[in-house]
Amino acid sequence: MSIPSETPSDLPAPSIGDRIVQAIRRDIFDGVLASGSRIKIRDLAVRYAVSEMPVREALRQLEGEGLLDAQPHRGATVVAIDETFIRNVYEMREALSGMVAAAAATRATASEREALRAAMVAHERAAETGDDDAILTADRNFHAILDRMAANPVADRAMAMGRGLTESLRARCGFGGDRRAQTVAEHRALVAAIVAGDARGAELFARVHVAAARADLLRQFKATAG
Amino acid sequence: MSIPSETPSDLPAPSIGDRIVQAIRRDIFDGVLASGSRIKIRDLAVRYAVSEMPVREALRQLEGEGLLDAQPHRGATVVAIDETFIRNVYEMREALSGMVAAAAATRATASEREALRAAMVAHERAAETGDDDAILTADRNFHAILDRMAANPVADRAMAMGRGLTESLRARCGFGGDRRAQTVAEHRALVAAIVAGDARGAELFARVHVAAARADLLRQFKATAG
DNA sequence: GCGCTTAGTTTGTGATCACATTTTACGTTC
DNA sequence: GAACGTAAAATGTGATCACAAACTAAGCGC
Repeated sequence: MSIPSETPSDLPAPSIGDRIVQAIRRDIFDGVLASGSRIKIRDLAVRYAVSEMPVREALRQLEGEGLLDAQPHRGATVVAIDETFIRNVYEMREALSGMVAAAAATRATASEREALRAAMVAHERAAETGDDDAILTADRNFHAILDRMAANPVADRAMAMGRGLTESLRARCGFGGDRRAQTVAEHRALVAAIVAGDARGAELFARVHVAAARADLLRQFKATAG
Repeated sequence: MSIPSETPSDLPAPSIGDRIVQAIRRDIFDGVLASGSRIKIRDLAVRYAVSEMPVREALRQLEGEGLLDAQPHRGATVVAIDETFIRNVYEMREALSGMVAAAAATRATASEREALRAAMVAHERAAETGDDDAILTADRNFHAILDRMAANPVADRAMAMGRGLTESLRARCGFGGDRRAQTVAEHRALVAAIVAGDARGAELFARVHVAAARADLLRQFKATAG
């Protein structure tokens, strides 16, 4: 009769389809499923050792997310993850991050401000160590809090795919030069503006932050992948 | 052997699933499927006179688009289309429209500029007649050209759902006061900035345009629906 | 030798069946 | 009478089968 001390929202056993969605998404990001390549349902079914049904549903969902291009009776292809695609994703993220930052500066409660600052500090600690995995995790947490402050799940959903993509690219291509230290400085400016309730400044700093990240990642991408 | 004089991209017979996606989406926008209501696969299957299979795929895709909230083994519910949801959609559209306008001002070719101006004039003609359906069609065409100029399909996809929603709401709630004339004036300012290659001005005018549309639509929505 | 046609294969799509989970309703017990 | 537990119905999920459309390649005619 003991009430399980889990997260408040009890999760009702994820279905196989959901698991396949995550698996395919990860394989696309990691390049296991080459960008631009054709996706065959039966192949994926045997690869993930499941029936064709969960794969079909997963493909539909990923098509909705924009990771697959599907045409009736002709199957699906992985979207081309090239320089222009990355640029487009970042262009969108820049606009949305600016909006999120401005909203956060306007709507933030005191406890949220404190949580954001704590996440910023945690990120700085990770940056000092130079452990890229830890940096990525801390950065994800920082921006998750920021997104929550903006209280716009519609925009969150639009940004979700881009976040996953860029995070995976970072893990593969790494950071360039003094990008880690720059990120820390940009976060500080952003948090200062949000804490001060300066929506315009927060938007500006957020956009600068994303633009700088884009420039660095594109440089790393071209240097690594070609 | 006559080559069919169709659109250049030959469309390979849309599947039933695709048709169901459009049908459900329309029914959600039109309120036939009440916002927040539970979706049952079997019900929809009989409603649209198809098997359960296409419905399942359609639900997955609509979940990816953000129109449905799904939980494993508990089915899907229509997202709550209330004031805050509309506000969130418009908040995102404002940011993305600004980005699109800036990109269009930067990248536009001469012929694209001319096409945009022509679409603007067509919209003005429609606005003079006061025929809301014609206005919506002309407005859709105007923004379609604008989106194409920005050449960012990733952002396009993110905006697609919002466009469909607001268009449907417009058809239901109508325009308020002198909103039709205001729209014409805002379009003129936006086009002037784009033609002049003024990215910053284009972004500003686009955001003002969306913000004004949001304010008017929310007023109409509250007056009409509740 | 080149192009079109046509048969064969592959592959996406739709339908039906079987099962697991959830939800609802009823009955029991304190 | 309320709360818990259990049985039954409803419903989402997974698997297999059957069909149709698209791609491939071989065969035929020019």
